[in-house]
Amino acid sequence: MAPTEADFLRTYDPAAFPPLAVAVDVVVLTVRQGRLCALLVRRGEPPQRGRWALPGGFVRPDEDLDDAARRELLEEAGLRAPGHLEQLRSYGAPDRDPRMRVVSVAYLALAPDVPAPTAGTDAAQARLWPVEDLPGVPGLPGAAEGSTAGGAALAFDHDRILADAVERARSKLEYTSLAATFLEEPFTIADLRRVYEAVWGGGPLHAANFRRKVLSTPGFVVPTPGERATGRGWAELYRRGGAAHLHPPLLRPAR
Amino acid sequence: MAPTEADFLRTYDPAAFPPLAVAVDVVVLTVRQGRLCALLVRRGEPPQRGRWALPGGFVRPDEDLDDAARRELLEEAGLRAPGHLEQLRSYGAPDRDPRMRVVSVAYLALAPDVPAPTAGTDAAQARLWPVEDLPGVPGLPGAAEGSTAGGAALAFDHDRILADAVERARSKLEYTSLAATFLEEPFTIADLRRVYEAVWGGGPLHAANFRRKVLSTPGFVVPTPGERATGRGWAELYRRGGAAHLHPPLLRPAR
DNA sequence: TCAATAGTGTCTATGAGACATTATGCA
DNA sequence: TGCATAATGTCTCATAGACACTATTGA
Repeated sequence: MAPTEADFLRTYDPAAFPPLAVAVDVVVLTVRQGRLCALLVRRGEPPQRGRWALPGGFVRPDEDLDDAARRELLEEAGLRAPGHLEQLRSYGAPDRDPRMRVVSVAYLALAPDVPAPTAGTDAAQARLWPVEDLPGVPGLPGAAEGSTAGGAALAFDHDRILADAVERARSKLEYTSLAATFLEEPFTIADLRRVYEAVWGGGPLHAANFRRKVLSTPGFVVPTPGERATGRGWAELYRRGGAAHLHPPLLRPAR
Repeated sequence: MAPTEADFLRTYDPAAFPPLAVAVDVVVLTVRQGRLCALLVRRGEPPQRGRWALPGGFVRPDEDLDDAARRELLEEAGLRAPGHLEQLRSYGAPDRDPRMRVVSVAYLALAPDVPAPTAGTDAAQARLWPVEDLPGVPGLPGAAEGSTAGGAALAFDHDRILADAVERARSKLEYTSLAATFLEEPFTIADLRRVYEAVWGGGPLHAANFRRKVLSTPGFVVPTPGERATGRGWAELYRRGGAAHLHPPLLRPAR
């Protein structure tokens, strides 16, 4: 007679599985002084002690993946509730961590310029790096000053994760309203334009056309009765609209 | 004195981690008789024996994730080298599998109408189900005839994985040339249009405009000197072009 | 006064969507 | 003959992109 479902569960031995861990790593992106920056922490423990890495750590036995990402964000980067958090993809090459087999579920977080990236207990330091100064991120010609993080690659395969995250962010700005999550409210159209310029990294956008496009996309931003902020002239203020997806999309200029 | 990297690796005990497994599950989509179909297998072992599920299984200790997906595809579905295979996302709710903590990395595979979905050793049966007949997939009004797979949800959280996969496929048809991976070469423009109609599920597309758009998108398809196939009239033949991304995209009609 | 920016108006090229027309093969 | 489909041509409308212009503020 075939075993029943209950038989099976009673005789199942989870410890028979080879040891393997699941981790989360979070790419936090923000825009500071017109540049797209990623939050990195310097590893305080082996392996790869002293190298710059993404904030992250092992998933706890009864913890959901999203919760683990939020916890690590708080513990390692002192960041609570970013404007946006989404799963990026998983990385599981057998030799990506020297300790044991570790499959890492990477997350992408977008946040307004962070209050003060305070290091938590696990990480010796935490700071924002302009992504164009980091290896592996295809940007424009710019790049790699002497200030490159350690002058070398990030810990583990984190440079590849970072590159994938930047490309995801660049792509999502085209067809979602996520650009506004980089900004505190209220903001001006020019603020929003500078976010696009920083993330896409392809030089200045045409201000007049950008303005028309944003305002003609229903639900992207809503005007705030608030009056004016100022650069040189006076600018109207806006808040995030209700739309998640942009129709039509706001495509980046041809490469 | 602080431990060195080598000290750390020598004293590290992988078995200290709580048991946890990583699995892959693959959503194979194909177009058969004008309908988007997913390949499901009927589970031959507990838990959830007898229910329809995605082909998949545990990742082996020294196996890359992509390799595991390909292996399970071959073992459980008898399918070798689909036209396209990409990682979808990971699912890791703590209670998604009654046996133990299992984090599943889901994959999306696209293939021309499969030769004969033969069941492998693990699965009692394997067959194609039109996705509109399955629970959880938002399609058009259509749906849920008596032939629904078991009349109930799929095993584990596979109905959610399936729904995410279908949405990914629908979206990718807009801005990539992946529609052609559903077809054997050579194919006609009308064949390609029927793929879009089946995957998007929103009724017939305008044939004349579709044709113009496909042919004016550089690298999407290339004409084959081959002569004609036929429905009623005679149709020119094409093969896949070299472009991976479509510029401009081929957006689905407003919902 | 000059430079830089916010905001508005206008022109043109391009593509989407709709419609019409012709040719062909099957019932 | 009648119908369905492949293929082509044309028309209209909306939008992207480029440019010009005004108003305002700070150096």
